[in-house]
Amino acid sequence: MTQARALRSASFFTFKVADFLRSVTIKDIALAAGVSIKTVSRVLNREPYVRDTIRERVWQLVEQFEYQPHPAARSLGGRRTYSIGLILEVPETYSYVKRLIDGVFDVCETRRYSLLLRPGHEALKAAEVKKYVRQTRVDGVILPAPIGDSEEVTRTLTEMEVPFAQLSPRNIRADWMSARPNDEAACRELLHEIYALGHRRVGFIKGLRGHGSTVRRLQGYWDSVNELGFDIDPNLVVDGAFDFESGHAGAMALLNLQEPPTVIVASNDDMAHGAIVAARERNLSVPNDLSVVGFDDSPVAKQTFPSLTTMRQPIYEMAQALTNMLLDKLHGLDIQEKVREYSCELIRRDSLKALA
Amino acid sequence: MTQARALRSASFFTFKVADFLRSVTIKDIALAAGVSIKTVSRVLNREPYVRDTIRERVWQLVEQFEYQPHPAARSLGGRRTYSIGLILEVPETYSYVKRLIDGVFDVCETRRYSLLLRPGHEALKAAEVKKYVRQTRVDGVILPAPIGDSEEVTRTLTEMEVPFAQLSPRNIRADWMSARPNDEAACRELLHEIYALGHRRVGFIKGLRGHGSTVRRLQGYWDSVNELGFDIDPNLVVDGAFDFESGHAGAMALLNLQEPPTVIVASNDDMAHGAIVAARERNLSVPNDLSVVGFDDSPVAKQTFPSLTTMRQPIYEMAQALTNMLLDKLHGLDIQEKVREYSCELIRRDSLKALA
DNA sequence: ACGATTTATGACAACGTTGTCAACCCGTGT
DNA sequence: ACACGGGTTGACAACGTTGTCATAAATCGT
Repeated sequence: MTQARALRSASFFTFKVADFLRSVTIKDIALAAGVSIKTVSRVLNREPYVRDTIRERVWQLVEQFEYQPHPAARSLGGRRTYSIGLILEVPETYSYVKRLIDGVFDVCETRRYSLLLRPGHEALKAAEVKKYVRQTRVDGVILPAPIGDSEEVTRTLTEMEVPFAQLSPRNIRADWMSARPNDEAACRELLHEIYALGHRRVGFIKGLRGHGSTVRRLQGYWDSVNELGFDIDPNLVVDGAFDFESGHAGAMALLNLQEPPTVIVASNDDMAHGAIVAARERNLSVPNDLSVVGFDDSPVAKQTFPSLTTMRQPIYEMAQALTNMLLDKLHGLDIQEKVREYSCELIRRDSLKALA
Repeated sequence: MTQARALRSASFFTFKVADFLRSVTIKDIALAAGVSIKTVSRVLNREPYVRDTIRERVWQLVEQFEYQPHPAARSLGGRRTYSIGLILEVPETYSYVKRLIDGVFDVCETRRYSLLLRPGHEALKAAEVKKYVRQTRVDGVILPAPIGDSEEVTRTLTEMEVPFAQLSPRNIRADWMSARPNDEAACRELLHEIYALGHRRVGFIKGLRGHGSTVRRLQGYWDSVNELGFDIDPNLVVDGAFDFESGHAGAMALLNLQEPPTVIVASNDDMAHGAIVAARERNLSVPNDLSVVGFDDSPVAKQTFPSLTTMRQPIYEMAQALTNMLLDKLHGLDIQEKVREYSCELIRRDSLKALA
């Protein structure tokens, strides 16, 4: 009883300056509420035998302090982990995600870390990320594009002092860990190949607005146009969103030009697929009347007719490197080369052909 | 020093019967090795200041006992979780996986559980699953097909007393938790529609051998053939593997028949896509000369030309239900309806048309 | 031979919860 | 007044590691 009595008289909780950085624990709530930690535990776990007035007071303090029970302590005390496993076999078809997950997981397994999955969506709020990190207490986070491009998210993680590593970020910062393909150079390489095959009028379908690879691939396009002497025409560059539909629409726009291109470079394979379908609808034969190339070497590249010539990204290797960097950082090691760039590889298939 | 001395004299470790079910802890290793737990900890974490002879002895015992440090205890003691987060935005394109992950995660988040991802591959060994579960100590596991069909895996989990729930298992067991689409009925519904449109000769491309949905969809096909009076011809049923290539090959085989079918039912959308491409290569117009239908309503269904008529599975709902069942079970609740079946929905697009 | 390092080791506290159990409170029936 | 009993509460142990620190043992320099 001593604890509770002492606490009750203490009441009117005050923050101790020394506790500034320590995270809130069940003791803090108990102290503030003037009850024992066990009672707080009962409230949190919705167990019976707590007066309603106390229940309410505790919940209120929990919200006020944004208290999150420590999962490891719950596990240890409660003899269960409050976690479940998802053994997921991603079919080969879904390989961008597969290669990414595999790369991250393989390193985690080797280095005896667990991998906590958090699905993202278009506009994942920083508040959700914060809640996720506070709840799970992960030591670090991997941020594939485009989530890593949210200034709000990276700021939140920085404030929480949770290290993160980005895959294909838009803005490269020398002091942040990241890995990305050599989009610009890869695009130039692709355009050299196209030039060598005699094409001079090249259409370009951009990726999702704001995505790092979008910007860099476009830059590679313009560089090549200037360097090699392709036709310079702003109408040859159209918007896209990395999906089939936008590729289809973009290709239609390009084919409707007074002087249409002889080859279309799409910023990824899904859009290239859309372009191929668009060409077919216009009764153009690919690659005889129009060549089409993509980026990624995603599974769809082998399924189009004709099959797609494309630049492959080494996703698996990037994911591994990123995870290793993050774990090194967590172990206090000094990371040399925080920013890493990986070469793409040109995969030659049937959709690109010399100009007749 | 007392601890170590007592232990040293104990030596020649013996198992206590009472400890039979308790998992091995660092204390057991220390006792067996005749050293303190701190020394074992040093060895495990590759810290300096341990004699090589002791190091070796400890590692040997660790292997012998298959000792795995408790992650929660490590977290709590070490002030870090040894886990990292992967905030993954699965593009809409990859939606089977996306819907599955989202369903599982959403329930986990609501019920304050963490989700530990373990990528699977074609033949995930039971030994790997065992290691994964022992390492992470997850309370339960979700097993999407086809991993849940491995007798070796389910037996291992049963032996470890780790509850699991299966998505689309091949063999339905009344005492195991599972969710699956109503493949058989869905297939019959599809064939009724086909019948109503005047078709009498229906080709069928099977799914991956051994997969539960493969078996049940095929069963639905034969049921309908008998019930409605379609042409009965074993040659109209060909093998497939749920991927584009096998769909393409299967369709080619069907179209090469003396009397080819007027409609092809593929056991999923990727194969239906392959069938459409095959038809085009044979200069057949879909759906005028040949109708094609699929299963899943995967993203590719909107990207084929013509777009695919297909049966949509409620993956998200099934994943949610499965996770809820599993968590209920973990909380000792009685699960009514362990085996659940979900209705599919016919999505009418352009690839199925009345027989001319 | 002897103090000064360096190596090696263990005792013990700490981490933040939950589980167990004793005990208090308060209304009820006698 | 008093035993009884269920609702309510808190003290304390337990969970299995790692961190801290004291100290013993081995090695080194003189």
